[in-house]
Formats: sequence, C-alpha cells, structure tokens
Amino acid sequence: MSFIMQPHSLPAYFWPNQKDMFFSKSFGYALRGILYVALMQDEQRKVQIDEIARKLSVPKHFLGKIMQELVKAGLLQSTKGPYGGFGLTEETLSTPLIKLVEITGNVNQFNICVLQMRTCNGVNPCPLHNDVEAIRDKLENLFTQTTIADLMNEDKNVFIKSLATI
Amino acid sequence: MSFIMQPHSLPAYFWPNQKDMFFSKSFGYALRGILYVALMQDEQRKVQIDEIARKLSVPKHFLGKIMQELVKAGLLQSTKGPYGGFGLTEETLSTPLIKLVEITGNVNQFNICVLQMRTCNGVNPCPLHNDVEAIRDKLENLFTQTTIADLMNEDKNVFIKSLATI
DNA sequence: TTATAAAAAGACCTGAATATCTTTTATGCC
DNA sequence: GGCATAAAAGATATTCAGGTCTTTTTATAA
Repeated sequence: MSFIMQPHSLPAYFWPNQKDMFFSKSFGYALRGILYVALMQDEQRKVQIDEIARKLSVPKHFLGKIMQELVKAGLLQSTKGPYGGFGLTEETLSTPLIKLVEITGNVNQFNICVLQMRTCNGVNPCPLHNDVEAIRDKLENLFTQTTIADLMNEDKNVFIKSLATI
Repeated sequence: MSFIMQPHSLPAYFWPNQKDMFFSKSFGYALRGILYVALMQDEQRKVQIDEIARKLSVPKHFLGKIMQELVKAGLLQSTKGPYGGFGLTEETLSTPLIKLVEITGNVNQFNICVLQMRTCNGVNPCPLHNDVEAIRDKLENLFTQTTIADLMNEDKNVFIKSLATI
C-alpha cells in the first residue's frame, strides 16, 4: 500500500495553508478563485464552483459565497444553469489586489496602528508609528500596484517551474 | 448638560481601538499592560489589575489572564494580597516586542505567505514572494530590535506632547 | 415545457478569540 | 488567628470568521 502523495496539478502556491496570517482566508480564497478562473479561461469555457473548490482544496460553499461577492463587485461574471459557471469580466485582470482585500472585509487592514493602540498619526504618533508607517506603505503600495494580471504573468512561469520541480 | 470628553490622562496611543488588525487583541493588551506598569514604576509601588484595566479601558479579567502569562514568562512579577500587584522584572525593559507576539499566540505571524497560499520560498515562490519577503523582514526586524525600553523612552516625550496638545 | 445543471440564497454548525463572573489561593496587617 | 486584599484559576458566555448543508432561482438544451 502506497502513501506517496500525488503531485498536485497546480502551482504549489495554490495549495491551502494554516492560520495566523495577515490576511483573511476569504481574501486568499477570493484571489485563488480568480486566478484559477483566469488560468482556465484559455479553454474558452465557464468554470464551475465544484471544479474550483476541488482543485484548490477549498470549501465549496464558502468559496461560492465569496465568488458571489466578486460577481457583485463586477470582478467576475457568472451564469446559472447547464454550461454555466464563472468567467472573467473586462475588469478582472486589471484589478489591484487591494480591491480583493476590501471586498473580503479587511477594509482597514492598512490603516490600523500595528500596536493596536488608538489610531495614531504624525501629530499623535505611537512610539512605532514612523517605522511602521513606512513598512505598511510599502505593503499597501504593493497591493495597490499589483493586479491579477501581474500575478497571471508570473504565474505561468512558476506553473511550469513547479511542474518541473515536484 | 455638557458632552465634552474628558482629556485622557495617558498618551493617546494607550486608548483602545477597533478590529481589523495585524496583531491580536491579546498582544495589544499585553503591550499596553506592560507599558502601564513600567510607566507607574517610578512611584515605587505595585500596580493592581483594577487600576490598569480602568485606565486602559480594557476588560479586567481578560487582561488578568494575559498578565498571568507575562508573569509565567518572567516579563513581570506579581504578588498577591494587600499591597500586592504587578511590577517589572530585570527582563522586562529589555524584552523585544516579538516576545509578546509569541506569548500571546501569534507565533507564525511573520512566516505565513501573505497571499495565504502554501508556504512559499525561494525555490517555489508565490508571485508576490520576493516583494513581500522584503517587507515582512523589515517588520520582523523592527519587532525583534525594538524593546519595551525603547517604547518607554519614546513614551515620555510623547506623553508630555500629548498632554500639551489635547 | 420539461428536465437538468449550476449559481444564489438561506439556515445552521463549529471553534477560537474575546469577555464576564465566580471561586480559590496567597499575602500582609492587626 | 482572623480579616482584608489582590492575583490565580475556573467556569461560563459571547462573538465572529469560517465552514456545512439544504432550498431556491435561473438558464440551457433537448
């Protein structure tokens, strides 16, 4: 009897992981969901939630709710019924990651004092304010400037790479 | 009838705040608890949990449990009974903030892929790995290098400042 | 127009973090 | 010793993100 794990058919960073993170699971699921749909878009077909959930090892119904939000926000389109499923919109690829952060509920992610003390600013700074602000700005800029398309571009390289290395 | 808020007797960054944050509430309470004890240490007396909780607008019993953890970890000392309370140890002031992060449970705070995809590294990086790693390292360094004492030093300046500006 | 496939929606469950309340234990003072 | 005080510990409640299950709605093909 063999316990060798089947190599995954998607890049390693599609796999699920642990707790204790900066961003919510919803954010991770949203991003991975969009990326998966975008990856499969080549095949000129709608992608069903069952397939996405299975391939990403993500809870189907929970992902479904998040996908609904993405549709409401115009980042995905969906159609019900046979041959239905999720597809991209014109907005999808040009969407910055920070949009996903907003949609999935962590609105103030980048605006909260890291020490959890009352909102601090240049006038009434917490002791770490200046150091932290610089770091957080970098992160916020990264999430504002990076789009789904940017990840897609990288993605294909890494995809091939991971297929080769596993 | 007047609704003017009483100016707080502590620096603004001691006040409580909202959700949606990078670090847990426990971490914030732990840090503010220690800072408060350290601030009051001048007065050569133990500080009681009632006073700390009241002054910081923090739930007393919850804070109590966190303070217990800090005592167990040697970052504070405590004595029961009359004239008892919490005080500093030799370790307290030289403790780096990251120690508080560990004690309050967010062990992997700095080691999780920001995109929540499976642990990524230089070999199998997620699309944002390199950019994010640089930023996270800065944050981790900041929390490793900054001690309670560092905050205290800043603190007194800011304290005076905030008393003057409110 | 009917059967079917799929998303959408709703109801409910779970566990961890947070919060409250009560009881126990230790300490100092008289 | 007995009392008062304060931390420690225990028990229970609350909240919410995360997750599951079921029902409803909508679109399509035949």
